Amino acid sequence: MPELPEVETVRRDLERELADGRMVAVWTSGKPLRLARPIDVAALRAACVGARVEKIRRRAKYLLVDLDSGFSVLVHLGMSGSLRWDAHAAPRPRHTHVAWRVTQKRRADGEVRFVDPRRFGLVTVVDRAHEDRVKELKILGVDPLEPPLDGPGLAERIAGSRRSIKEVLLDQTRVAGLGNIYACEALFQAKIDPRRSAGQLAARRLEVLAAAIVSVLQRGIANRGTTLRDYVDPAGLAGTNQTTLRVYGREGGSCPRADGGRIRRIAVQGRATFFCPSCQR
DNA sequence: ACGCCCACCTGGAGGC
DNA sequence: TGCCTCCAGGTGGGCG
Repeated sequence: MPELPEVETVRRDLERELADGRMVAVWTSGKPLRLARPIDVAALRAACVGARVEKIRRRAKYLLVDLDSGFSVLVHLGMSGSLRWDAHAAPRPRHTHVAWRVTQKRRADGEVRFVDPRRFGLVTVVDRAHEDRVKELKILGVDPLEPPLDGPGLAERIAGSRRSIKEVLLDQTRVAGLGNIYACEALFQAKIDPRRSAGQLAARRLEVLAAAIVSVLQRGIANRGTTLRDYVDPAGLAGTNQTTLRVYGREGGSCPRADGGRIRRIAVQGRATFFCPSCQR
């Protein structure tokens, strides 16, 4: 589900809601998350209980909730995860796996809920003094928005790759934040065939692609994310970016460029890939 | 080191 | 109605 724009939407909303918040209790479901690993409840409680939320940062598709205990909670939403913010007394949604009760000076108690039906997500504690050692973070490639990716920046990350450009865009160790939807959309906008060998793309084409990546991600954020199945923001509301998608999920449809092409669906590295064979070369 | 396959999990959609 | 198969926005382990 969530790619960079969805995660950034969650970051902004949650940071606003949690301003001045203090965590007073942590509950977990006991079910394992990513790699069938159980959540370390003791570490989570030690880091969170009594701690004030300072800010929330995003690194690619990861969120870091910075606490004044010196620790951060590292969260990844996987395929089906969401972070909700609700009244403390409101019933927890099905598939809630972590809940943080939060007190604030000027409002009633609230609760942050990590909800993840498929349990591909991640919730773990990070010591900020050693954040650079966190393996999930240290393998990440360049963030395409901070600062906005350009042609040379993209070329540097692609250098030497003999894989297809679509595979490289999904490789978080190169460019970190794109997922299947935005990769397809960026390649359409840049008129590049997803099967093209990444290392053989000319500098001018990479410049166009870098601009397309920035553009589709910024539009995604402006539209508060893409909701195809179950992505929702902390208030439980869907995004609207799905109405702007030009190829993703539109197989058989005619190309929005009205060039006579029909959107095709193929598999690239086992993932559904949508493109127009007429204008994407 | 790199590239590829697949498992991890639940639920929704479509076919029969 | 029910049962079965396939598919999904991500990631990392393990293989050759």
